[in-house]
Amino acid sequence: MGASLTLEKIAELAGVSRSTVSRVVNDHPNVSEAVRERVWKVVRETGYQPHAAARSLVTRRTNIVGVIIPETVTTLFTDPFFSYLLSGITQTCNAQRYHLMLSLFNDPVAPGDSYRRVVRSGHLDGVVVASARVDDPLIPRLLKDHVPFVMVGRHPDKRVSYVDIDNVGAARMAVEHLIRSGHRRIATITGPLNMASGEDRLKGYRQALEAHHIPVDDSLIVEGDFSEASGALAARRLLSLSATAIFAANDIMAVGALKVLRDAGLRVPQDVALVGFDDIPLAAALQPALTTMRQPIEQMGAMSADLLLDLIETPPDDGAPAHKVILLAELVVRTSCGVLG
Amino acid sequence: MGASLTLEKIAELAGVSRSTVSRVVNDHPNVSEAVRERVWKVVRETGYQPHAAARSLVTRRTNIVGVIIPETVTTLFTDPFFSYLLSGITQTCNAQRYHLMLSLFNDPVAPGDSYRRVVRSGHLDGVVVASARVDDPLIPRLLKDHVPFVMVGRHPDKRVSYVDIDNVGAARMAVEHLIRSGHRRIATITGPLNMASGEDRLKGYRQALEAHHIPVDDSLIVEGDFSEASGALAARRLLSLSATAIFAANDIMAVGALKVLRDAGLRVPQDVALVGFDDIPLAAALQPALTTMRQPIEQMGAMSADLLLDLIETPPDDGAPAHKVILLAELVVRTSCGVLG
DNA sequence: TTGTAAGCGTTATCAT
DNA sequence: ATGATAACGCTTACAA
Repeated sequence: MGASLTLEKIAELAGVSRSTVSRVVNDHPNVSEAVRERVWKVVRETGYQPHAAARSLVTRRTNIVGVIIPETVTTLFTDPFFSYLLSGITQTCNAQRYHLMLSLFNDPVAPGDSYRRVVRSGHLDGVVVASARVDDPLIPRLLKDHVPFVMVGRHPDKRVSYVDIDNVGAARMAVEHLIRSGHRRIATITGPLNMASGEDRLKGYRQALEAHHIPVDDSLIVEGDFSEASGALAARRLLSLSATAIFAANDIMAVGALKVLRDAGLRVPQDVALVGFDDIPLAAALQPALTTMRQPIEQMGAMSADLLLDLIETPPDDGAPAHKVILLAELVVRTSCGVLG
Repeated sequence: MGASLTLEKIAELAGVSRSTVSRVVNDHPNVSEAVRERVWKVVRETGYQPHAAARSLVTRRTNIVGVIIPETVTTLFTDPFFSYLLSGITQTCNAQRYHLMLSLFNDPVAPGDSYRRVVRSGHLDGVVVASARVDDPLIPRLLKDHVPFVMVGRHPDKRVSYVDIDNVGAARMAVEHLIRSGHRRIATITGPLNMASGEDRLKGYRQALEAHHIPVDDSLIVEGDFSEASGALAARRLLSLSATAIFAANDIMAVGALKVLRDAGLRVPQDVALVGFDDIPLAAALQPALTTMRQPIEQMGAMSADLLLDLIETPPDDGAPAHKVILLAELVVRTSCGVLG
């Protein structure tokens, strides 16, 4: 498969040694102009391409970065969040000639198996980790093995670099919007509370209520897992509690909730106002259109890859502080919150 | 980065030779039970993992398959089609312990550059090609280099294996549904006509009309490129032609068309009926809910990966026929076609 | 059953 | 500026 051209062959054709060809191909300075051109010519004419494995065996670099997602396939691809994230990552990688390996870490039977096969085998120069729980064993492993990595979403460990949005502030903004519209009995469907984003958005919810001297009623806080089904389930639980508004920690759960509310004969926003988080394309198409917090997801992806490639190409000193980048989310007011229309 | 354990080290610790360790790790039969266990113990305790590059330098296999998409990032990730496709491919790859490299081939400046870097460098054991034009130079290149590959969507060359749906039949089904509802003046917004899916769906449209003795009016056929913008543009062109129904070759374009129709004061389905293709999640959430042809996209992804891994692991004889798999699409009737409600 | 040794195609060190 | 030559870590005949 493919032309089995080797350095050796090119060297022979160009009448030079392997080393010279290697130097030319790698743009090393110490090659005479004449030889350089002669070699390039042969390379072009033959379509020679260095063998990646041979190369990385000696350089210890692969020019591949991994995108690792510790989730099941289904949840992953259902949520456009990941598409946008991937899009951003891909753009950076393409621009800097890195390849991208997509890995779902989900080994129920032999935990750590994927890690060994994908990371420890030397396949990757670094890793972007998305959507990990704070206690995911992946993080300490990467740290221990000194693998360059960047998380999408914050992590408490001082040593990890990440890109995140101000989830606390964003959630607070969403809930305060509801409060300003006159709501007092506001429920929330949270994300998984062992994920930083889940925790932070709940914190923002609490802060908003407290800032407005509204007592926090724990029965109005229902944990979801970012899936539509969990949003529906949570909404069903909230049905009897006469909340006048619901803040869902992502749009997908808001969709689940919306269906349940509608089926229960409640009108949104007249009977119950609803606010989501993410601003996926579906949000705008929904009836009623979903008010939500827009995250710059694609930018987060691109930026995390930027940080990663930087980490890879200029390894920081041991004590150097990790990078923490916080981007902003914005409130997109549509009809589901009841402020317009 | 990572533990720099080598075969050598393990051999030393286990008191055997490198070859023996290699045999154990690769499950070769000719190893005594005692030695096998002793070696495995050391491997487990040390967390040894063979170096991928070293391994594939000699085996000429990487256990990585590429997903190649000759499109720009934006169009790619906007359309959930690719998410589902990726999902299917990922499932198969995960199950068979293959890794997945995601590559967008989009080199406006130096065509063929990505191909050389990604494919010719020996990075991949095989490739799934999605969303390629029939005349994409990628295909002959893969053929010439004897790279195992499977396309998602048919290709005229006898030698290429593919997974596709019966686009002609599906489009015909969609249009006949409109005809049965009494429509005679039916327009279509096609996909790119240099893609098999675009061509085939147009063919199905024509067949449906002809089967019902409705003359084909070429002014009612507008080419799009599967993007929302192109759908909108096409709809705008159709506005003055008094079509009573539009068949869009994918849902995204249908969404674009819907917005234009609505802005023009036309009601869907009362004034213009609309049918899409794909059944992306948005289709059901739309107002009115979009009637559409549902493709088993995830299954297509899984199946194309299945075929590919098969091709890789048991290379067919030279004259052996390529695999052609055709799956079925189904009509999902919602409100936009005007049959219900 | 186990070990020895020859590569796989590069890069990198050291001479020249 | 160029060329030998020794790794890099593994698999795989071939020997024992």
